[in-house]
This record gives sequence, C-alpha cells and structure tokens, in this order.
Amino acid sequence: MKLSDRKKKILQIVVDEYISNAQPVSSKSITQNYMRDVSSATVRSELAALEEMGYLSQLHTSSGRVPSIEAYKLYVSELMDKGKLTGKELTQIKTAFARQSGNMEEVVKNAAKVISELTDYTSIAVAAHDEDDVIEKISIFPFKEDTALLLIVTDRALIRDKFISIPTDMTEEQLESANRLVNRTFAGKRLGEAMAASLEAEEQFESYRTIFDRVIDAITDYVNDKSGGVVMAGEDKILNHPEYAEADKVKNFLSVVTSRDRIADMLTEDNDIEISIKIGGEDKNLPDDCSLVTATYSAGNVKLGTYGVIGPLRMDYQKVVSVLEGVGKILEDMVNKK
Amino acid sequence: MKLSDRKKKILQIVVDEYISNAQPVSSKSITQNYMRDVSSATVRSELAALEEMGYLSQLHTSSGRVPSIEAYKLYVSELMDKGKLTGKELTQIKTAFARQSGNMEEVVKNAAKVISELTDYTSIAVAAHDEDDVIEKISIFPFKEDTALLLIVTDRALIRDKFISIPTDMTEEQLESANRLVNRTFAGKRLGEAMAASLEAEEQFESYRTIFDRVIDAITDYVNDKSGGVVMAGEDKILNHPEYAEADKVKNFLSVVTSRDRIADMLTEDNDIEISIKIGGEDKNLPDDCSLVTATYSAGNVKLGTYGVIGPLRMDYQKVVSVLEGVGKILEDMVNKK
DNA sequence: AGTTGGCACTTAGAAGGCAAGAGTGCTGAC
DNA sequence: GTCAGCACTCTTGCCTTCTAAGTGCCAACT
Repeated sequence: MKLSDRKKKILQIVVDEYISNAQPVSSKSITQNYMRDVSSATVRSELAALEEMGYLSQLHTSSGRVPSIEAYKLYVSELMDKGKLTGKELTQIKTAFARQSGNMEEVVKNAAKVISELTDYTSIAVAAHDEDDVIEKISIFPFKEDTALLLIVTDRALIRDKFISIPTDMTEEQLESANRLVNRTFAGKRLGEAMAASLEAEEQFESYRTIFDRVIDAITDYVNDKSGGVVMAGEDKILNHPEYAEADKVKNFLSVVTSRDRIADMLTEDNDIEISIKIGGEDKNLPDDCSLVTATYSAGNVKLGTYGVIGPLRMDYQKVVSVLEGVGKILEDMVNKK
Repeated sequence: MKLSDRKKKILQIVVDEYISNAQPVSSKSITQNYMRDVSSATVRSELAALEEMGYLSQLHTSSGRVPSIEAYKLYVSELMDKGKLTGKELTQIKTAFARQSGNMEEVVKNAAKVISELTDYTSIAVAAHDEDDVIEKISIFPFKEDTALLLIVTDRALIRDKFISIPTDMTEEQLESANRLVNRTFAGKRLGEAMAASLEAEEQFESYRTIFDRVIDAITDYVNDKSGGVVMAGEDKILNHPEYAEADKVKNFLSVVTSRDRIADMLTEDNDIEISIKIGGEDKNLPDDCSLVTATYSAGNVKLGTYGVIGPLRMDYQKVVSVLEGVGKILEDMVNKK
C-alpha cells in the first residue's frame, strides 16, 4: 500500500520527534508544533492508519505513538532530511586529524574518537586490511637464541610484529640470507598470493623451510584476524541515552560491543557500500534494539577502513550520516594531499 | 584503639559476608552462621562498638552493617585469608598463555582477558615501557615521496610505527646511509639516553639533521605516551555486580575506565610494588566507590608490565589477589623458560 | 564485668486505593 | 474528508497501611 504525502509527513514528524525526545508522540503535539492546519482528530486517524500498516505502535492504549523498525527503515531511506555539519563541527574533525603523525593506528583511533564525540554514540572502526594488501618488506631479526621478530610491512602501512621460533643451529649469516630470500619471494606480492605461495617456492628454501613456513603462518594469521584492528571510542556514550537507563540493557549492549569478533564481523561484512545503515535485526550480530551506521572510506582504489556508529534504534541518523560523511571527506582530502 | 580478637573476627565476618552477598550483615546472621557460641545481642554490642570506631555503618537505623572504607583497608592488610586457585583455574591461565606466539601485545591482551574472566571484574593492563628500554634496532624505510616509516625495536620487543616526513630531495642512498648512522648512534642506548643524545651527536649528522630529529621526536613521544599500551578486558563485567544496577553509576565507572590516560596514570604510578591495593579515594584517579588491585610483573630485573583489576569497593580481594599472583607466576615461568 | 532474653522502636518496602493527567477512539455534524 | 466533543483506558504520583527485618537498650543472670 502506498503512503499518501500527508502520511509520510506525519511519519517523518513522529520519527524526528521521537528521535529527539525519546517520548511517544501524541496527535496533539504534532498539530501544535508542526501541522497547525489540521486538527488533532485528523492526525489521530492518520496515526491509526499508520499503526495499522505497521509503522507505528503504542505502549498502551492511551499513550502516544512510537516508530516501529519498519518506520526507521523507511525514514532513513526516504523520509530523512539531509543533515549538514556546522563549521565548528568541521573544524573539530580537522583538528582531530591534524595532530596525528600518519601512523595508521592513530588515524583510526582519532577518527573513532571524533566520531564518537560529535555524534554522542559509541563508535567503532577497523582499518581495512585484507588479502589484497601488498607486501612491501619483510624483516626478520634475531631477538633471543631461538626467537626472531618478524615484521611485515604492507602498502597500507600496517605492521605486524610476531615472534617466530627459529632453529637454534642457525647462524646470523644464515638468518640474514633467509631474510633476503623471504623478501625476494614475498615483496610485491599480495597477502593472498603470499599465503598460497608455499608450495611453488618450496624447493628454493630447502634449508630455510622453517622460516618460510613461519612467515606464511604469520601472514595467514594476520589475514584471518579481522578483529585485531578494531578500535572503539565512547563506549560509555550509550548511557547518555534514556533507552539504556536499565543496567541489564546496558549489559546486553556492552557485551556485544566488547566482543571484537562480532564488531569486526559487522564492519567487514559489506564494505563495498559507502554508507550502510542497519536497523534492528538486519545483521545477525546486531542486537534487536540497536542500529549500526557504517561508512567505508577509500582513497582512490585503496580502501582505508570502515568506521561506524552503534547505538539505539532511536538514533539520530541524520546527524550520524553527516558526521560520517564529513569525516570521510576530510580523511580523503588528507590522504590525497600527502 | 586496639581491636580485640573477637572484634577482628566479627569485622572479618562482616566484610566476607558483605563481599559475597552485597547485603548489609545482621547480628543474627553472624551468630547463626559463624558464631553459635554467643548471642546476637552480644554481637550487636560489638557491632555498635565497631561502628563507633568507624569500621562499619548502617544505611538506616534498622538495617544491618556495611563495611566502611577503613574496614576494607584493615581487611586487606590484616584480616583477609589467603586465597588459593583451583587446579582448574590454573589450567585456564596456562592455556590462555599457551596459544600466543610471543608478541608482547598479545601477551598483555591474553593476560587481561584471563584475569577478567577469572575474577569477573574489569581488568586493565599496560606493558611496561619506559626510559630504560634499550634500543635494539631502528629501521627507516621510504614509503611515499616525502614520507618514511620509522620502526624502533627495543629489548622489550615493543615496536612503534610512526611516519616521519623526510626532505623531498633525499635519495634512497642518502636515506640508507642515514639509516645506518641512526642505528650506529642509537642502538644499544636506553631510550632516555637517546632522547638526550641530540646535542652531542649533532655535528656528525649535518646533512641528516631532519631525520635525526624525527627519530628523537618519535622516541620522546613514545616515552611520554604511557597510555598507548593500555589494554582492557571485561569492561562489561562491572554490570554483574549489584552496586552498579543504576545506569548513572555505570556511567561514572565507564567514564573512568575508558579514559586511557587515567588508567595509564594509575598503572604506572608505583610500579615497584608487587601487589598494590588501592581502595576508594586512595588514588586521585580512582572514583570513591572503586578499588584497584594491581600487580607488577618482572622477569629478572626487567619489568614486564602492570596488570590490575578495577571494581567496586566490595571486591573479592582474596580471589583477585590470588588470580593476579597466579598469573604472575605462570607469566614469569613462561618468560624464564624462553 | 560480660552476656543474654525480651521488648520497644525505627525504617524500608510492598500492596492497595484514589485522583489527576495524557492520550486515544469513536460518533455525529458540517 | 474534517473536526469538536465525549467516553474510555492506562500511567503516574501520592497517600495510607501493613509487614518484616533489624537495632538499641534494659534488667536479669552468671
């Protein structure tokens, strides 16, 4: 069934009002503040119709209306006005990034922090890293008798430090040449290729098999460990919102948010979409009473990472989307200028 | 005033009971469960005396007694029995560490996780890193035209990746030789020395001054940034405890816990003490209604890090201390065996 | 002098009743 | 299709009452 323009307008008002006040919206408040041209009785019948269609519900017969999940979905896809950041907010984003030195982890942290501050929700972020990262350099250097430190640098400037055990009878010189061989083999390869490279190159490394295998192990671990680079900020922000006034709701929320695996899963799921909004049960990892708005940033063809905000259904989507867009713009400017 | 043995016993019972039940303790429950040899009236008069001395308080005239901060202090210093881990708990700690590869960050994360799981409180940890870390190797390698990636490896196996900007007119060969020079100067030096080294060595580096300065900057940043290595686990555990049933208390707690600077401050404050217990306002960063138990681990002379548990005053100190001791023991075994 | 049973007293918390207020649904008139 | 008016429903706050838990104190006992 198609919604009339007036129904759409009323639904938008209800969602807007509910988002900003967290209170059921009554027919009276709609006519008083937004639609003086009709009476509350008229609005009431429209509200009843919208409820019939599944967009609204009441907590009890004599309460105002509350948007349903369906209403939020419609709201973000059709009804919502486009938000705009104030100059002050833009400056805040810029200064957040100005401080940092270019360390990728720091960029992600700063982004998460500023997003959380501007939106007043918990923000989560993960730097992109996957099989397409290209290996630039590998260093192995001896640390203790039978241990060496392995560093892998990729084009996204992410570095992993792993300790690997090395045969005790290996001399420094042998290690050095293993190092060179490993670099020769892997440098320039994508991580995915490197993982598969083991068999082909095997013969060349007769005496350095162990080292070679450890490198592959480390790369494999890295590719598989999506949750490693997850960063969060404003974990306590959720408590600023009245739907989380009860401790057990908070608990539920926090237990999801603190599980990095679940977060990583959600953030890496469909990261080809620029801005994605998931409401309620739209993601298996997302609790029914939460929404997740994510943005994936790229510079040219290179994905930089996915950033997002997790919060109540009654989220200020308009604000969140504009903050994420603002951050994306500034982030991309920054990367391109470099 | 000196406490009689019976008063001590009663105080211990009250604290133990309150820790396990979170309910004010009545004279009746004391006589029924712990002291059948005296009547409740007798215990009542003892309780009144303990209250007079400031160890106990009541929420209202007809409620049982609740320990004061003073009582907790006395409890941990004199009254508390020594806890002992079960075999199962020990195994759990061991397996938590067995998985990991030796990456220092991972060790810290695993430790934080297992501590939180075993104690059911939020745990915090920071890998030790300070001016005494010895630089093992520095690598600078070009990343984009005017940017290079700087890696500093110290004896604690902590690695920092920082981007530094380099003069655009520098050739790869020049960078390579700057790299060698930097290594020659800094390798083997403590970070503190390295920071101060700038003036002495200046002349040698006429043409590589910029690089040299950047390295010093990076080292200085690293030494000053205590909060960088803070790790947390079980942030949601706090909600398992009834004193945090109200959302605003949770908020207060979380806002402290999520501030890495404050956490880092507390953890690095007096890290020469093996096990330290701070109750209520005993640390300026600690909320009045929280306690912090920390342990600093070392292998030989080298500090490995400080691990701790933050939770309500009504914390199971006995359990927490034994878990921290257990983790310490296993951690030290592990490091020594290597 | 310390211990104890007995008893009056205090308080929190649960349960019930009542009135006010907010909001709806419906109806009949325009 | 719109709307004023009215009956109806439900929540919320407030008051009262009642009960249970626990204490403090006192007089009697060892």
